[in-house]
Amino acid sequence: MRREASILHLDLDAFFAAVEQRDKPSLRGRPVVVGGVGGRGVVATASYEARAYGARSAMSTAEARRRCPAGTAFLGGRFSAYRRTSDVVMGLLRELSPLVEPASLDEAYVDLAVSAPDHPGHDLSVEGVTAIGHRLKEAIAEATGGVTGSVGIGSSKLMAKIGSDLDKPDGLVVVPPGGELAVLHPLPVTRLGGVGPATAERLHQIGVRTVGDLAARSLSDLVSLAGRAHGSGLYALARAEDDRPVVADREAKSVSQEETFERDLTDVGVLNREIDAMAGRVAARLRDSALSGRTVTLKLRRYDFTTLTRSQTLAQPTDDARAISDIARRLLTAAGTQGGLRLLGVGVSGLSPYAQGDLFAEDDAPQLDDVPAADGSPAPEEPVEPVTAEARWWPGQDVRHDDLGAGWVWGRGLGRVTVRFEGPLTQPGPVRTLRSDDPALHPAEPPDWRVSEPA
DNA sequence: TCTGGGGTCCTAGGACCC
DNA sequence: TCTGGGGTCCTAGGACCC
Repeated sequence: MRREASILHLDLDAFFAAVEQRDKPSLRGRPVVVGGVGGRGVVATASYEARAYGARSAMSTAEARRRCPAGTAFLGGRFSAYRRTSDVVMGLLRELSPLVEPASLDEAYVDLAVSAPDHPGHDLSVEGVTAIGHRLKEAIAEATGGVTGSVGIGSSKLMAKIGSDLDKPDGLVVVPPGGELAVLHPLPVTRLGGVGPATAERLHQIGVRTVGDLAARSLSDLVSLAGRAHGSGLYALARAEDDRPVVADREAKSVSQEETFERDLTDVGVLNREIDAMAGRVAARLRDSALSGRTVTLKLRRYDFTTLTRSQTLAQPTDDARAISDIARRLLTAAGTQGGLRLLGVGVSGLSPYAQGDLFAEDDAPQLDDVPAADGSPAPEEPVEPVTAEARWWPGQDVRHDDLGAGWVWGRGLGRVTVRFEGPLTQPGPVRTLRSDDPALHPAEPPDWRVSEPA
């Protein structure tokens, strides 16, 4: 804990849904749910309008559909659009300080005790940091086309994060140094990072409901309840003791890719091809980051939701798709597919910055997709769903029609796709239902909210 | 129509080495 | 002839976060 309130936490409000409402004028002020739109999807973000009906993050999309009224928009994510807006916001934070630690696309910590080059240094009085917070919120709204954020500022990461959570959305809370325990102790323990459902249940069983209750327990009680590291962590947090630094540029520890299938899969040939595809994407991401890794992990989730991992460590790190998929395929064979699998994942950890193999790799080395399956497994059965023109379209997707202009997909079905033709700077636009194989309709890049739609 | 996808950190047991 | 510790690596699982 510092003597000054010099750590800032920013949390963008209902971020994915806010970007959708910015880019889709007809959705402003209306319930919007972003997440998986298939039968097994879950909610990533619900707009505040959708939260009023009970939609929540991590809820199954099916449950959110039950709770929300007709006309609620259920959209798949447009991550490139979220990434672009997030980059703009992170850039604004780096104008405050070089020490910016993104926690996700929509959250970051900033160390205000350090200032940007050529900057005289921040006034770290309560009045000073309050002014910084207000200016930041205005700059974010201006630079993002109206996305809002909640800001907390305090003497530690803990207090900054607690602060940003106290007055959502569009809030600003500065916890004055010395006032930490008065803020902290009345809160439910679940507001502390690291207290999830399992820890909360165990704490409730010993009568701990608030952070103040937690602070009354002994260190040995908490260690026996939650383990050495977690227990001593809780003991400290309950006293607002937190000296975790803000760390810019955290190194990645693992790279992974996973997929939940619409229907459980059993066929090893089909599953092996899923592994090949995921291994290819993991390898590409490793190469993009100039990383390679020694441990390959296969994750599988069975029909009954039991989840297990199997891993193997190599003598040398690799970023080769073939090598990764060969190991993952063998791990799958050993683990078995009895009863069907609802999820497969492929990951690589034990990362190091240099790929040994790269020193000798030939530029035209065959890529995974060119190479027949090592085990000679037969071609997969026909996909369960016939590939139709319809399958190209998903709700929320940006599209362009040669005659009707830019728009986005509302829904699809029965050989039709419904598109609303509007852009960030237009009025709410008209809806047209088109044939899903309409040759004039194309997928498009996310619109730039600052640029008027060309006539 | 129950339960995503990308991660991090911790624990614990066994192998192995000194 | 029966018993050490400490340290590191590997594997597997679990809790948690956004």
